[in-house]
Amino acid sequence: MQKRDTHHHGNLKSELMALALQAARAGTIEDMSLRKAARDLGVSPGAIYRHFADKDALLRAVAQIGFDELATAFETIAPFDTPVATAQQARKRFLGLAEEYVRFSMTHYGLWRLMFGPHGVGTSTDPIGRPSTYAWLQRALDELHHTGVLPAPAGPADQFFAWSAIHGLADLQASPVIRTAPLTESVEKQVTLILRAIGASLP
Amino acid sequence: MQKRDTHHHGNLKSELMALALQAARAGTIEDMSLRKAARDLGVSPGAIYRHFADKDALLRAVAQIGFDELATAFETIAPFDTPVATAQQARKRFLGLAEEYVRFSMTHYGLWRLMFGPHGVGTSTDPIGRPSTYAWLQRALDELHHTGVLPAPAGPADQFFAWSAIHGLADLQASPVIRTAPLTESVEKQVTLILRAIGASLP
DNA sequence: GCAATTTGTAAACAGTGTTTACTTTGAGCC
DNA sequence: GGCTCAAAGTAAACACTGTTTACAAATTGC
Repeated sequence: MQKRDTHHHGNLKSELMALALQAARAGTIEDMSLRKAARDLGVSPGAIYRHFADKDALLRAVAQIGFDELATAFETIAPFDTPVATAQQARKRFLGLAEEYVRFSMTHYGLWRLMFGPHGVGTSTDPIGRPSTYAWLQRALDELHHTGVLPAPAGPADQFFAWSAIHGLADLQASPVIRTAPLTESVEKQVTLILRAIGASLP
Repeated sequence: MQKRDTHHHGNLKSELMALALQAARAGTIEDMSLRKAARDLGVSPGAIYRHFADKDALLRAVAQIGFDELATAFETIAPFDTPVATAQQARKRFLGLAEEYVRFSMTHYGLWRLMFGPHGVGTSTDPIGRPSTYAWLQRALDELHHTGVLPAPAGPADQFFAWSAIHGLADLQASPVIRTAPLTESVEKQVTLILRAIGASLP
């Protein structure tokens, strides 16, 4: 993989993060060692410390990328700037976001744990600490209201309820505690129940 | 702390688990080292391997204890064998269980992560992998039905929905992503919405 | 083209999980 | 009580790890 025969590597930082991200996706991030990463990239162990203060800093950066990736996935499912018109479309979007959230936790389990673990965005870039993915949920709920599925706009409590219900599903499905995964089927039921909880008129 | 001046320690296994459990409660379990634990207990590093195959085995055992502790807490809140008669009592029990679940995740964060992480009860003692704490939730929902709060008995989908909604709340509250914790207040709202979702007649 | 800064190296330090060979201890049995 | 024997400890080594330090090479800006 290494192509540099000169002293300098050039773009160590990005390649290091790519490697860590790959490990995080595979779920082996906790076992990843800086020395092995340096070895794989054909670089000495100390070189890493020119780009990250310590291992935790690397993990924090990777967790941040995880949120970015999730946001990107959301964007392709439900483009933020192109609103939706019909009730059915709004429902489909909301379901799609929930499905993607669960799929993300199951397919990128290690990264998922990193994102919501101690290396999450505690005091990172975002001062509030609230990842921007939350904005998509708010938007989807707004659309459900504007298309008449929800008789009243979803307040903060409703938003948080919806988020944590989907989050709990995602976390339990990905966890080894629950391995019998009905996948999309259970997501659909879950979403139906969420909408009923916050007062939706069901089809 | 060590009181044995003889060669044998006697009850190393239990003291080791107690130490690990203490670290897990404090959230420093991932940083815990076997060597330091051995040092604290006045024992050589190798001695641990007479009681646990490796570090992961220790962590698995600690995670199992976590579930036991949660079950114990549930038992004091809602004794399994003494059913409840009135709708108000049933509602109070359900709310109490939910609150305890969230409190557990927030006060024993490290242990919580261990329990639902890779060291959870995947292929551990319980063949199904379903911790017995799930039984309390089922029981509480049954009581809600028998006392008339729920018009119909809660099916598996409803049970799982209730669990994951509470689980998501617990996980998000404990996570560094969300640090603004309204605590019991939000639990009450959450429970109300859960009950509404599965068809409860609200007071 | 030269100075200064960035980015790498090499070697060391302290600490880790784990294995191996060996010793001590306690329990069970005639 | 002595004898055996398995259980439960030790000591030393192995192969790692994250991190720091002093130094060297490459890149950049003037």
